[in-house]
Amino acid sequence: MFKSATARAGREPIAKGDESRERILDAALESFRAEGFERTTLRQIARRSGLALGAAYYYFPSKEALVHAYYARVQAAHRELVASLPESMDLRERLEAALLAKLDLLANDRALLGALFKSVGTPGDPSSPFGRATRDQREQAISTFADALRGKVPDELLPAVSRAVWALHLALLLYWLHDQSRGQRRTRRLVVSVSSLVASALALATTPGGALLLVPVLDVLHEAGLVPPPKRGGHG
Amino acid sequence: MFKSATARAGREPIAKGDESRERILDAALESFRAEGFERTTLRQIARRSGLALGAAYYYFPSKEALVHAYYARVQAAHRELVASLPESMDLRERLEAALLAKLDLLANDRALLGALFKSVGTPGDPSSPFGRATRDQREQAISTFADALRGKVPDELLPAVSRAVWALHLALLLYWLHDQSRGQRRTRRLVVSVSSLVASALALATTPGGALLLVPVLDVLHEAGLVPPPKRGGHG
DNA sequence: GTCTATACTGAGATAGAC
DNA sequence: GTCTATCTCAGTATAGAC
Repeated sequence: MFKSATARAGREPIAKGDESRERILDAALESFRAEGFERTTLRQIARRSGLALGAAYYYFPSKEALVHAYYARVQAAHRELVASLPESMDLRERLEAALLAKLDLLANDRALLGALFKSVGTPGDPSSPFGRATRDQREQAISTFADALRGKVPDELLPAVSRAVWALHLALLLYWLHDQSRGQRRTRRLVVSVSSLVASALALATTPGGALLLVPVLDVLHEAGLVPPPKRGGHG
Repeated sequence: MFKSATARAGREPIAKGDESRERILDAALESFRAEGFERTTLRQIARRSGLALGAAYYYFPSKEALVHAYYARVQAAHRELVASLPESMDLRERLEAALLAKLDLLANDRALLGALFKSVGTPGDPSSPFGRATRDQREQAISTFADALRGKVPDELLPAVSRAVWALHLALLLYWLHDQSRGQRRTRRLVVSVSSLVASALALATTPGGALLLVPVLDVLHEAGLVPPPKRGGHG
């Protein structure tokens, strides 16, 4: 689904087509930041990039696709940031750092992120964050959180937990989008307390008695399709 | 923000303007159901309603506004359904019934609901579900859940819990939108298990020892602004 | 205040020439 | 791969009837 340029995000373009693609994307981001997503027209973007309107559509099937290409860059950067988190941090610290890193990466493009959510309710749309077409991107994002939590959470819980954390992170992004506080401090504090809550809950759940508390939760996660059917009483 | 017709949702129109408003809204819903939201044009709607384009814009500032008017109807119906739930049901049953009722009301308009989420990420947009302009609607929806839970949850927790349940219900609607299973059975099962989980958690939390478990959760809800600062050690 | 009729602008998206 | 021309449609006048 993504052109090769996406995979090499941040690297120098090689082929001619890739260079045009980068030029268009960069021009788009400049315009989006200067005037907002809605008020930016593809004609402006084309003019700014020195290409024609049709060229922009050749590389990006829609205006939303430009935001998605941007988000792919952010995701790649997030992956690297998470990979560089010191192993000495505990679960709470790593979770908090991973979530805050995402906010930091997006800090200057809050309004732009809103455009990503436009197709959230239309499953058929190729740019829907939950749709078929974005599956690879989604799995990458989930595996980034798995990287953040690996070793700090029981292995058998890791897939479920990282999927749940990914969903949580989407909710936090939505909260952050609407956060009017200075520098979105409110969301940052929320991230801190949520990370602490998740870490405590997981610590409790991995206690002998706590496993019992976990059963109904896993039940919900199973119904939601986040996790295979729970094993009960050793009968598989 | 809403014309008087909305308040009397479902009742017969009285003034002439109200009748036109209803005609346009009904025509819009027919078109949306027949051809989908995106493919329906305001010119079609106007033609179908027997009125001119200008008339449609006179009552509804945008295509999205038509979906919002529809959702206001749904909300009013949901309110009445919840009001008619028998008092004999326990917390779990009432919560489950309230959530399932919402799904039932929307069952034939799944695709239409997607249009409501289009502005979820743009705070300024008058039709954003989290924005300023929809505050009254949002508070109504929350108070509907408060009605469903009143008396089954400690009074001091009711505001926080009904807000949290409202947020949960939004997430479930999103899940439901993407649910490809026959009749969205998967979401319905999820509602059942989630209701059970919430009821268990609340039962546990209102136990003497359980109140301690509740503290970090209330902390998060406080940071999220869903709830006033928690009182601690009687110094509150 | 409630419309009709008509025309116009701007922008997303597409077709087809080169 | 890239451009030009064109299409469609949301949305905005505008001018007037009742």
